[in-house]
Amino acid sequence: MKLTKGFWQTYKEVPNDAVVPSHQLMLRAGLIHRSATGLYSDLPMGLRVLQKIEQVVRRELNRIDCYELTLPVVTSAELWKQSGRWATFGNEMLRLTDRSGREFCISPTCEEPIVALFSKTVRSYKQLPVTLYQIRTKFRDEIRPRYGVMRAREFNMKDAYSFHIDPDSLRETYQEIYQAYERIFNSLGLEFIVVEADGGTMVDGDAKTHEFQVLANSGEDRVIRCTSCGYAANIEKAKSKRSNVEFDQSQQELELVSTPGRQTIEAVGEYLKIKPECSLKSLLYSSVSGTGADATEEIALLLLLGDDELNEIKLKALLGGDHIAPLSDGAIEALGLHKGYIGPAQLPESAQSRLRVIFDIAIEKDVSYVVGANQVDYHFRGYVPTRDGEGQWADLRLARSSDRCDSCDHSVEEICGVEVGHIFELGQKYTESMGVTVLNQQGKAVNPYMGCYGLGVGRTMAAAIEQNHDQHGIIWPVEIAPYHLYFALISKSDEINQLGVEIYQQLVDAGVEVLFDDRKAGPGMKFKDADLLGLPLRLVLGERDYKESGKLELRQRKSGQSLEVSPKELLPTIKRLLGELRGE
RNA sequence: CGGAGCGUAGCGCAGUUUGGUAGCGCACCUCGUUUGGGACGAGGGGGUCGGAGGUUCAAAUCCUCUCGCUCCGACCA
Repeated sequence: MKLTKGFWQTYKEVPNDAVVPSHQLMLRAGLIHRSATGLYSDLPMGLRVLQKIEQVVRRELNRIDCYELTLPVVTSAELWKQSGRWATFGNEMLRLTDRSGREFCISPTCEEPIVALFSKTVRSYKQLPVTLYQIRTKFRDEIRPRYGVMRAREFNMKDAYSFHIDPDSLRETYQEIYQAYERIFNSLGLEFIVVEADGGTMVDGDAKTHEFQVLANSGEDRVIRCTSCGYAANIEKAKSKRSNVEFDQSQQELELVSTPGRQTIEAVGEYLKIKPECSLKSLLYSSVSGTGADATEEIALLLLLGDDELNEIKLKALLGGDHIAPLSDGAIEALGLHKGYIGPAQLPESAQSRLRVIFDIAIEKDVSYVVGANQVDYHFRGYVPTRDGEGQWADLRLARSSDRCDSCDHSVEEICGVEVGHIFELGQKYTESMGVTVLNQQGKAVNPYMGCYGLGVGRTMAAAIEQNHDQHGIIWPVEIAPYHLYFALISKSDEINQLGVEIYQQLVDAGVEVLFDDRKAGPGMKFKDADLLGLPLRLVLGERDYKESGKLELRQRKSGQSLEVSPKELLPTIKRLLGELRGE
């Protein structure tokens, strides 16, 4: 491509609404354009990157017998009502009504449409297993879109769905896709880890899911990883043990102590001169199931060590409701409890009968803690869970970087990642709710098993930039660079200009993807643009040097290494360097 | 949805406190000189100051409402 005929504009200044490097660089390098919050145009230069990512995805999926198709972007409410997700998806789903009042949504994901399609076309186990995928626009009306295309509302996702007659077949395909994802992200030159994750509203209960996390400081996801055995999980899901702490082993009587105005763990700890982990944090959460008149509410009193935090994802999984939220101040008072002084001991009648009490398993059962006394300005000292309390025990706490691995006892670390892929063993959730069956070998109708496998194309581009840039700009891995070579022409002589055009044409004919900077601009500007855009190689034909030595300069963006090359050696040298950069 | 902040030319910003003919840098256009790390000179185009209403002789500036955007939080495959 010749820049004199191109549609490409770069920017010297950082737009003030971009905070992470990938977003800033994508805007500055003219890859994307913001249209509205969470809505972006992919400009020609950016689109080439996205298409290259898609190419790699297609190559690896086709290789394991996945078939590409497209489903409609706008889908009927009927489908979503069948599975129940018309209600549970909530405001994240962008809904529309057509001229005759029928309801639709812009698909946030496509389990329902694919299941509907499947049910109309597959009758027999002989047609299974099968894996179908598409790469299409999805829309999720995120409460807070941010970081450019990293968390956009409209985005392009590769979503694959597999169907199976039994769980073994599902596991087999899941494994194949898992490996294909590893090949995809390796091909793209990304450093990533695979972690255990929570399935959210996608799955029922404790179904198996894995996330592919590209390591990046600006990643929104927090991952807990064992430094020894390799265990890694999203913090939402992570199980880990606390490092040893010194508890108060004395088991005195339960003693009411005055703590005037002390409402926080910190304030109480300071006042009574105890460490935060020697008190118990009492949280009240409401879990609601169903909607409208059918809604049922359960209220839970959660006890955690004073310096631990609640993992709401774990809590939600435990309570099983559709929606959980901290109890409002008003609702707390209505139970006869007082914020800042809530505790598990001597609960008022009004609360006792309504509360489900749950202790976090990190709490030692036979040591003494300070807890709220359910009276304003008082706490209890000497609360011993097994002696004074009654309730369920469960894993509720949020893992921390100071923890130890649950299985091998080594220390864990917390790292940040960008979730570029997420794969799920869905099981029969959708085929059951939507009443889909196939005939098995015995001629009996059974609900097939499903898996689904997402991969964010735009997010992968952003993650690649997060991981590959420096102060001057992007440094594209060869596989996804919009072009291979930035060819800057620095000359005002017709003869050299003509030579530049010829070299450009030869390279293009030989299959090199060349961005030819034939603009009438100074060398400084061309070099700055080349660094900003970050193509793997930069070729310079300069009048001064060429007339002197008959050579061009070929420079690698990543290493900064450069070579003097004659026109004759050019093509083989470029091919060799690109091969090296690909790791061949 | 709660908290904070911002809307002035394509981008980055000043001007708003104290009302008085809308500015600067970059980018863009023309001519000339330049050509190895964002060149220089001269000339030029572009904004009903987010929108509506109000106060005033006079509003980017003061008041009311409204829309949009960003950040933090809550929420959320």
